Amino acid sequence: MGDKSAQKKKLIVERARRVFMEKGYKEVTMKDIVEECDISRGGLYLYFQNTREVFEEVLRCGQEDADDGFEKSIPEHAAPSEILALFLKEQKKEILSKKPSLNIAVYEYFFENKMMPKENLLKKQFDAAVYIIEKLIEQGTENGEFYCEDARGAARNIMYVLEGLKIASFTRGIPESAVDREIMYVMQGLIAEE
Amino acid sequence: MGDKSAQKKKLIVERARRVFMEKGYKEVTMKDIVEECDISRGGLYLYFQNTREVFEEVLRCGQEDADDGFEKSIPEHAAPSEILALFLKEQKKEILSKKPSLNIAVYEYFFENKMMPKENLLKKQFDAAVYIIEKLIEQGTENGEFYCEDARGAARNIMYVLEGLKIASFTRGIPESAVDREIMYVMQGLIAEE
Amino acid sequence: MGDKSAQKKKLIVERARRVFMEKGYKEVTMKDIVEECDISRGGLYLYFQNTREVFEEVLRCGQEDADDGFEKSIPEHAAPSEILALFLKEQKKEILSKKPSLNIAVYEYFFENKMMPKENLLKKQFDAAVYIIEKLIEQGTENGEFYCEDARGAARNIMYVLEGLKIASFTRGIPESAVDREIMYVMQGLIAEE
Amino acid sequence: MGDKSAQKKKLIVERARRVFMEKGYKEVTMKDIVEECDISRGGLYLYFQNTREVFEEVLRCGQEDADDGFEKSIPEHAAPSEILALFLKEQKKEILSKKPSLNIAVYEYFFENKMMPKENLLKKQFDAAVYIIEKLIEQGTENGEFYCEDARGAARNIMYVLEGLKIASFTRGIPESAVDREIMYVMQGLIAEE
DNA sequence: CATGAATGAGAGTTCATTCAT
DNA sequence: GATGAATGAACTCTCATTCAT
Repeated sequence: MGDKSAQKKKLIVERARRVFMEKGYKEVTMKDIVEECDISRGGLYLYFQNTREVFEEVLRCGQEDADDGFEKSIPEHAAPSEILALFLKEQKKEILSKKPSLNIAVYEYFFENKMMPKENLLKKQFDAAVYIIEKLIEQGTENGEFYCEDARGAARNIMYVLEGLKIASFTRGIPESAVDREIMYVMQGLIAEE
Repeated sequence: MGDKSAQKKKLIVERARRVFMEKGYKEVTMKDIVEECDISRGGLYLYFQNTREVFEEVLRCGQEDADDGFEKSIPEHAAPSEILALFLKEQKKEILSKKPSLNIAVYEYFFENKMMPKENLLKKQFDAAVYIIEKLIEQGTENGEFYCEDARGAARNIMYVLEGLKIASFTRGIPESAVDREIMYVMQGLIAEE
Repeated sequence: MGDKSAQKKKLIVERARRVFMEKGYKEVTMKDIVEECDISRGGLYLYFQNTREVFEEVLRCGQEDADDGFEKSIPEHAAPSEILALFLKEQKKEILSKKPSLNIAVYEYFFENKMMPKENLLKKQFDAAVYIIEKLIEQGTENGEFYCEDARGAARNIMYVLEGLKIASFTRGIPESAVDREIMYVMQGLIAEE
Repeated sequence: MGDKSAQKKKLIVERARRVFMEKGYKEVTMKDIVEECDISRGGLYLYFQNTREVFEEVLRCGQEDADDGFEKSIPEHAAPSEILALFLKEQKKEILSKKPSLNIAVYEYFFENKMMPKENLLKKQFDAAVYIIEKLIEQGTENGEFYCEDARGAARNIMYVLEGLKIASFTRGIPESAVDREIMYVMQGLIAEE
C-alpha cells in the first residue's frame, strides 16, 4: 500500500509539474491537475488538499534532478576557472531557455509564501551556489588563475547578477549577448585586476 | 465628457492601484476593483474590459510619482559619488520596504506578458537607470572619485545586482546587512582599484 | 430598487417555504430552492448565503398568515368557553392535517439552533398562546362557565399537551379519536370540578 | 461466522450510536460511522447499506439499557405515589439533561419515517409508559393516595405533557423550574380534588 | 470476509459579463 | 452614461458506492 500509494503520488507530482511549468503557480486549479493526471476528481483529493500542497511536493521531489546535467559535464581534472565557466554556461542556458520551466511558478509561489527563513528552497539553492562559487574562486586564486581578495563577496555578487538576469529574462526577455556580456564582466573582475 | 470621463478613469486607476499593491496582479478580480472604487459593476466595464487593462493603465499612470522622493533629495552641487550613493540608498529602501508596493504585481504581470520588446516598462526603467548610473560613473571617473574603465558595464552590473536583491527580498526576505554588503561590494569595485 | 429587490426576496421566500414544507429543513439544498424559484444559481446568493438564512426569512415572514383562519372564525359575542373550544379545534386540525406544513422543518431547525432564549419563535408562539388561554379561562371562571383556581397552570398544561400531541402526530401518527380524547380530558378539568 | 459477524455488527452499532447522539440522524454520513468505528469503508457496507439501516439497528439494540436506572432505583415496598414521583423525577432528569442523547436523532428519524403504525418504537414506549402510570394511579386511588376517576386519561395526559416538555427542552431550552411546575400541576390534579 | 483506493455525481460558491432600466 | 440584478460557467470539495486485491 505504502508502495502503490507512493507510486501514485509520484505520478501525480510528475504530471502536476508539467502543469505548473506550463501555467505558473497561481493559475493552476485542482481541475487542471486532475485532467493532466487522468485521475478522478476525488482521487486527487486523496493525496493533496489543494494546489499548494501539490506544488510543495513538486518542489520537494524536484530537487534531485536539479543540477544533474551540470555535474555530469565536469571533466575529471578541470581547473577551477573551467568549472566556474561551465557553471556559468549552465546558468546561461537556463536563463535563456525558451522551454517552459518551473522557474516562474517558483517565483509566484514564493511571492505568496515569503515567510520561511530557513526552509526556503530558493535561499538554500542560492546559498549552496554561493558556497560552491566561493570555493572555486579560492582555489583559482591559489593556483594563480584568479586574483580576488574577497572570494565570498565575489561569489555573492555573481549570484545576484545571475538572479537579476533570470528575472530580466522572465519579465522582458534578454538577448544572449546581454547574458554573455554580464558573465564576461564578472569574470573580468576575477581575472585581470592589475 | 472627456473631462468627467477622464476624471472617473483616474479615480478608478488610483483605487485599483491599491488593490494591486495589496493582492498582486493575478489574484485581483474585477469585483475587487469594483468594491474598492465604490463604482457599479457595469460602470467599471465602461472603462476597462478586464483586470489586465486596468493594470496596464495603472502602470502607465504610475510612472509620474516614481522617483519623486529621490530627485528632490539631491543636493544642488552634489558630487557624482554622492548622487550614486543616494540612488543606492533609495533602492535599498525600496528593497527592504515592508509596505505593500506594486512591485510584486508588476513581476506577476510581466511573467504573464513577457513579450513586449520595446514598450516593456521594466526594460525602460532598467535602461534608464543604467544610463544615469553610467553617466555618474563617467563623471566620477573624470573628477577622480572613481576609477573605472567600463562605466556602462559597471552600471549594468549594479542594476542586475539590485534586481537580484529585489527578488531575493520578495521571495525570501533578506536582512539589511545583506543589502549593505552588496552595495558596498559594487562601490568598492568603483573606488579602490589600485 | 428596494422595491423590486424586496419583491424578489419575497418571491424566493414564498417558493422556498414550499420546499421546506415538502422536505423539512436539513434536507433542503440551495439547489432545491434555486430550482423551485426558477432563478439562477448565482441569483439566489444575491439574497441569501445559505439555507439557514432562507429559512430564517421564511420564519420571519410567515408569522403574519399564521392564525388568520382562527381569528376570522370567532363569532362576534362568543363566550370564552366557545372561543377556547374553537381554538382547540383549530389546533386539532393542524395536528391531524396531512398536508405538508412547515412544522417539521421548524422542529428540525430548532433542534440545530436551540440557543436563542428570547427571540426563539417557538417560545414566543407558545407563550402567546398560553397567555390567550389563560385570559379565556379567567373570563370563563368569572362568568361561571369554568371552575379553575390556577388559570395559568391550566393554560400551560393545555399547551404542553397540544405540543405533545403535535409531536406524537408527526412522529407516529395518531387517530382523530386520540386528539379528541385529550382535548376532552383537559376541558373536563376546567368545567366539572364540583 | 454468525458469531464473529454478530460481534462486529454489535461493535458498529455501539460506536454508531455515539455518532447519532452527537450529530442527530440526518447529518450523519456513512463516512462518519466508518471513522468512528475504525473499520474499512467497504467493511461497513457488508453489514449496512445506509445510515438508515444502521440507525434502525441502533434503535433495535438500544432498548435494553433504556430504563435501567429507573427500575433499579425503586425501593422494595414503595407506595404508588412514591413510584410515580420517582418516575417523573427520572423523566425530568432526561428532559433537562445537557448530555448528548439519542432523543433528537430519534425525532429526526421518525419525522422522516412516520409511517409505521404498530412497530413504531416511540408509540410502543409511550403506550408502555401510559400503562404503567395508569396502574400506579389505580393502585394509588385504591389505597387513598390519589383521587382519580379516569386513571387512563390522567396517565395519558401526563405522558403528553412530558412529551411536550421534552420538545420544549430540545427546541428552546426550559428552566428546571418550568419542568417542576408542570410536574407539580399534574400531581396536584391527582391528589387534592376537594 | 475485509480493505481502502478510486470513481463520479452533486452540493456549495464565486465571478466575469451582460442588459434592462 | 451609469447602475446593479441576473446569469451561467467554472472551481472546490465531499461522499456514497464499487471493486480489485
